[in-house]
Amino acid sequence: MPLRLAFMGSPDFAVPALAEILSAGHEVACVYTQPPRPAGRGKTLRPTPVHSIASAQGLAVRTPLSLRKSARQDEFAALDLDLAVVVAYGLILPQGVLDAPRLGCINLHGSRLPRWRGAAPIQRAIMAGDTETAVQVMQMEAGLDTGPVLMSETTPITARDTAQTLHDRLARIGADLLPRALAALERASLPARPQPDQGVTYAHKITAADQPIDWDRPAEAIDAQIRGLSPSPGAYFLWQPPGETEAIRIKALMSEVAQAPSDPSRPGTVLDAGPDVGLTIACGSGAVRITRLQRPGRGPVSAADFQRGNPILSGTLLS
RNA sequence: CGCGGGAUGGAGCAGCCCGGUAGCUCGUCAGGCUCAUAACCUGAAGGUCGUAGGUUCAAAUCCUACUCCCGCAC
Repeated sequence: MPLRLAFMGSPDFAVPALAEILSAGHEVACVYTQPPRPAGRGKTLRPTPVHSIASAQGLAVRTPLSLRKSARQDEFAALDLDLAVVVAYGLILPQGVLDAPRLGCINLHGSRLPRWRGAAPIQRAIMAGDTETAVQVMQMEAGLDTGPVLMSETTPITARDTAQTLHDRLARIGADLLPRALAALERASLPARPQPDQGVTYAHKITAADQPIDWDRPAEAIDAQIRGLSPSPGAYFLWQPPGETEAIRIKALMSEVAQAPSDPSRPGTVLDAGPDVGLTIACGSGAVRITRLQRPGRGPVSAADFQRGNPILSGTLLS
C-alpha cells in the first residue's frame, strides 16, 4: 500500500531520500523546501537541490518562509496525509503540523541520537574525533531532534573521512533506510525507542569562527577539524608568500596525523615540506601532514602539486 | 548589477605593470651511472599562452567583448 505523504527537505543530503521514496512507489502529494534565495557568486536566486529535483519530477512544491501561521498549517492539513518525511528541511515544525498526518512526521537525522542533535551533526561528529556515527529515523516531537528512534544504522568514521564522504555515505544509507521504515510504519510494526537522557550534545551550525586553524591545539584535533570542514567551508591557515606583504588564506582540505617531531618546535612551524613529503606542520602536540589544499582563486590541489608552484619552505611559521 | 582572483606543453606555477627568442619545479620518453632505486647525470619530445576582435612593425604581455573555473560575502 503506497502512503500519501509530504516530503520536507532542502539540501543535497535530502535528495537521495526523496528519490528512494519516489521509486518505492509512494505518493508524494507535496514537497516542502526552503524558498529560493540569492546565493553564490552574482547573488542569483537559487532553488534548493530538493526543489530542483522535485520540479523536474513534476511534483507540487511549496516554499513557505515559516509554518507558524495557521493558514500555512491549514494548507498542510488539507493535503490529508498519511505521513510527512522530513530530511534537513530547515524549518521548525509546529505541533499543528506534527499532528496533521495520520502517522505523524518522521525525520532522517545524520547522527546517533541523542548525540549531535541539531544543524551540523556530520561535521561536528568528525570534528569531535568520533569514530562512529549513525543515520537514524525518528518520530518527530516538538523538541529539537528529541523524538523516539525508529530505525538506526551505524557506520564507522575513518581517518580518511571528510564531511563530504561521510555526508554522501550517510545520505545513501538514510535513503535506503526510509523505504523500509515506511513499509514498517504502514504495518505499525516499528518499535519506537525513546532517546537516552545521557549523552546529549548539540551540533551547532558551522560558522566562520570554526574555520581558522589554531596550531596550538593537538594534532588529532586539528586533523579532525580539517576533515570535518572539508571541502566546504574549509579550515584554513594564513601564509605569507615570499616577497608579498600580506598573508593569504590557505584552505586545508585533507590531512592526516603525522609522526611527532623529535625535537619540539613552536606550533605552526613547517617541519617538512616538498613535493614528496607534502606539508608537515607542528601542532600544540604532535604534527599534522596536510595532503590537499587550496589557495584563493585557484582550485584544490594535492600538497605535492601545490609545493611545485607555491613552495612553502621548511621552517616557515604559519598562523 | 555584491567584492575579488584565475585560465601559459601531461600536473602545479612564473613571466604581464615596463610589448621584442616560451621559463621554473615535476612528469613522460631515450641514454648513462648504480648491486639497486621513488636517487643522481645527460639529452629529447611536447605549448593555437581560454575564445573572438582591436591597437602595433611586433601581443602571453596593452584595449574590448565573451566562455569556463575559483576565493570572499550571502
